[in-house]
Amino acid sequence: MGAAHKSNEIRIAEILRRRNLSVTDSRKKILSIFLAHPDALTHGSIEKQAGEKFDRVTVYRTLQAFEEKGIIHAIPSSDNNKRYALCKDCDEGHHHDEHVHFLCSSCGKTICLDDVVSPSIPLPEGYRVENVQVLINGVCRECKG
Amino acid sequence: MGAAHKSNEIRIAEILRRRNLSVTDSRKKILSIFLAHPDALTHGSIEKQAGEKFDRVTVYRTLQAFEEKGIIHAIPSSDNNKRYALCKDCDEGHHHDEHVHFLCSSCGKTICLDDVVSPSIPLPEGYRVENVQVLINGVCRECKG
DNA sequence: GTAACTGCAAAATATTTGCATCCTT
DNA sequence: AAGGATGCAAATATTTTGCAGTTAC
Repeated sequence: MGAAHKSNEIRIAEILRRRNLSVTDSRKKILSIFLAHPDALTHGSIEKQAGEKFDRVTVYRTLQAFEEKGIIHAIPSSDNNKRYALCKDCDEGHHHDEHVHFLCSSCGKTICLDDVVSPSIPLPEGYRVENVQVLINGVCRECKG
Repeated sequence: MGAAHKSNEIRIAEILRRRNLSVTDSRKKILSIFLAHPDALTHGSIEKQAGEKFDRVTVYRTLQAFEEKGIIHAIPSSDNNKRYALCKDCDEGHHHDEHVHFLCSSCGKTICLDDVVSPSIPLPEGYRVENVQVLINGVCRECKG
């Protein structure tokens, strides 16, 4: 086991412990999948990558726990396919998801642009704005070449 | 049958014919539900409002046809619940859905703010932007009072 | 040891498909 | 009359729930 791998193990355990989640095989595995993928993942793609090793129900419960504890956040989309991505600075019960999400029409990946914050948008009188999420469709850097 | 009702009937038939959809009971009913509701609707709420009169499968196929023909558009959300709203100026195969959508955390309604257009957002070099969708969470006018 | 987590079975829900019949044009 | 739309039945797929056994702490 190389040093890089070991430090990743430690990092994963820390993320879980900080949220009061016990460190189990399935959680380590699913979290490592997120850490290895910069793009957003669906339940289906996680189940596939995790292999036969984990029960489908465990994947559902793990994603739910991760979302509640602020490890991942759900990303808006127009289909019925819930996507999740790693949170940068989320806490339990509080998601900092006000950055832009980019959906590439070529490769189909959804990417968090953590550094691009949502703009403030002037609404008509009478609305209280709590959170602005932006979903941009287009062609990503890799696909545009 | 009053004049208002009659003109609505005519309006509905025109919308369907313009898209080369034959004018059937289920399509008239579902389209009338959309016309009567300013907020976005899920498959479930449409099925409920249509009553026992129509088969569940017909509702699926009707919504799919409406979306393809540009009568309604799907609205992004973070749950797994597809929402649809009437298009203002959509054509077959081309949705003008670049306006802001507002999700009220109090009443749960999703509202199209047709007059609030999506801002242009500067992205890092290398992305091609085709479409910007904005989803705002907050409290709507009715709930804020 | 105890509380939390997992896997299995099964239920509940949601969505899709094929086909015979009916309706719109 | 012909093609498209619907309803029904059934196949798939997705998500949730309960519970008994297992694991982390």
